[in-house]
Amino acid sequence: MPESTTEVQVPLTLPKTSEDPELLKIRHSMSHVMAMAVQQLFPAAKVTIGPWTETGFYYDFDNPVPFSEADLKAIKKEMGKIIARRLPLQRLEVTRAEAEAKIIANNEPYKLEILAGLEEPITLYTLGDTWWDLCAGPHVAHTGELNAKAFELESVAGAYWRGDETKAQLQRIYGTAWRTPEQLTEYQRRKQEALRRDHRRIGKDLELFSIEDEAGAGLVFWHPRGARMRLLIEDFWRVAHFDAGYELLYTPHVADINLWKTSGHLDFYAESMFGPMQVDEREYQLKPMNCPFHVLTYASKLRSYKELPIRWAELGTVYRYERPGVMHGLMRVRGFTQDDAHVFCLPNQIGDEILKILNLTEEILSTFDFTNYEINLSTRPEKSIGEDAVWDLATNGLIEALNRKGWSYKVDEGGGAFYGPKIDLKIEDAIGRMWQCSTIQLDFNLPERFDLEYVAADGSRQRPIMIHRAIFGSLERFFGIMTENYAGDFPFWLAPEQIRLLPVTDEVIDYAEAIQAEFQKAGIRSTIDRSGERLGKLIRNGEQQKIPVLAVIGIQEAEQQSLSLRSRRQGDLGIVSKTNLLTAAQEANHNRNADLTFTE
RNA sequence: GCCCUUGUAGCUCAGCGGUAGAGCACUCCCUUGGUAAGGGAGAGGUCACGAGUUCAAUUCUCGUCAAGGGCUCCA
Repeated sequence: MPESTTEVQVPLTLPKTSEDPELLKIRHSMSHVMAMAVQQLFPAAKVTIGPWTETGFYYDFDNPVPFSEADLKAIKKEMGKIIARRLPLQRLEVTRAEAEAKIIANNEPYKLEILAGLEEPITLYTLGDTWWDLCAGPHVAHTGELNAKAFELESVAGAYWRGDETKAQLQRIYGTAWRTPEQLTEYQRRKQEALRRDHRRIGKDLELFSIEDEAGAGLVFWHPRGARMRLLIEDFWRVAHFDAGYELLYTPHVADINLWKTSGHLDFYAESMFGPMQVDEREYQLKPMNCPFHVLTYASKLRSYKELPIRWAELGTVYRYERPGVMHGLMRVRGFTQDDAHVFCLPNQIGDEILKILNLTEEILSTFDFTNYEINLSTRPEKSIGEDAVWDLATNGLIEALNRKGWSYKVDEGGGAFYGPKIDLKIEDAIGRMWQCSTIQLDFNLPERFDLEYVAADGSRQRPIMIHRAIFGSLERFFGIMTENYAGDFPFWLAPEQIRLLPVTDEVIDYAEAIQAEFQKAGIRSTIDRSGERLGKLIRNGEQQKIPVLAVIGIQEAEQQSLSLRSRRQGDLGIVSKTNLLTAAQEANHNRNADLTFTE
């Protein structure tokens, strides 16, 4: 059997903790078992909290010496012993004073802090005769209900007490737990699957991009294949924007630091910015955002209400200082290109403009097979600027557009930016993960700071409404998400190398070259495998590199001006004439199809 | 930035106090082979970087940088 590089279907559905009360008990109890095991092995460890997660559980400890991965083995073994003893878990309702006395007797400072925040009735759960934990439950009746073959300790990590980085650093141990060993195996298989899809892995294997140590962390090098894909994405994006009534801008990468003072970024965004640079007598700042440039472009002349709405988009490359340790492949980098756009419009145009943006967003995302969205509407926070009337108008504009689009959404009350309400959109990928990409934000701040105006019908000067929006978010991040979504099996139109020609013998090289030249003229990306290996090897290499179509060429094909096609997605397509393949490939490119279709 | 782990050939990884190894990839030779690995030979490494311990460091210790898993923060 050849090793499989194609999609594996998921046979077993795994329950989520939040949807399975019994599993919730198992995981919750498992965290107590782990805490007991840890305190048996490390008597100095102080307990804090230990909740369930969607795939398992964790527990945070304060231990004088950080746990190492090696400790996990011993802890797991100890847990196994506790499970084997079938220890009962019992709920006890106690008074605050009783709980406090017990906690003090055990010298558990964090528990004391937790207790202070608890409301009556106060409950604790005992595990066996000696160990207990403040807990609301629920739990299994005894540890015999836990399957010692269906759990695993996964990793240790640092975590902050109460999630606050100014507070104590705790040691978190993550575990996973299931009802059956089969479920555990399936969970581990899925983790493997996510690993197989990892864009960093695929990016290296398929030579799409790299991040070079010598250049610095978080700076992306797009290699020819990745750059070709990015170009195809950008080309599509540009045409879609022109069609949607946008104009495109190019703006500088640096600007006088005073611009960033005016925009306010120097005040509230400085810690995310690269440091300034001295040039002649002026200080310059690398741009972390494109907005001020678009605003300056708007302000470069007096605008009439007749010009509005103005829709300007730019693939704008920005640089942001990200703290060491937060960079992650293409998902989180220091230099990236936003598909940024700003719409300047009249107050009564908000609803229409937002709806147009939602339509364009759907058009663009669905082209990459992202069709499930989760939408959040964030409204006015406590600390904010602007008048109530403007906030109401803007928020209602967003709601009106969402309703007209027919998209359901959740409201994040008070979750908006200080300068305006916003819509965030998350996309779901092939293995069910959600990713935030698109955002649409109203901005009452920048127009004010830059004193933007237009001349209204009555001759008065008015402030335009400004809308920020990005659909991909950043090209880098989107590229990473898309790569994981396709697991590197890109649709035909997007594949950097679409057709690989595999000559069976040297005699047919001339024919292959003629085809390649013809394809190149027709905008079809093909290469010839000249390695001289046997066909089996050529097929193997082509499959491993996830080339959509492999075209075998032998004497027979050369004589009849045809190719023998093997498609990654569609399987064996048999012998197809050169002309038919060319037509089908051009058609797929034009319509951005994943597959080839042959008319005859 | 913080906690844990890691850094050996282009890739995936062994190794270890006495100055390096495998498979794949690469180059050359033989093979002209029809749908997932034909055979042979060769080349390739300041063992991330800097200090320390030692007669001797890729190996032990410390620091720096980077990566991975998390926390915090975020496109």
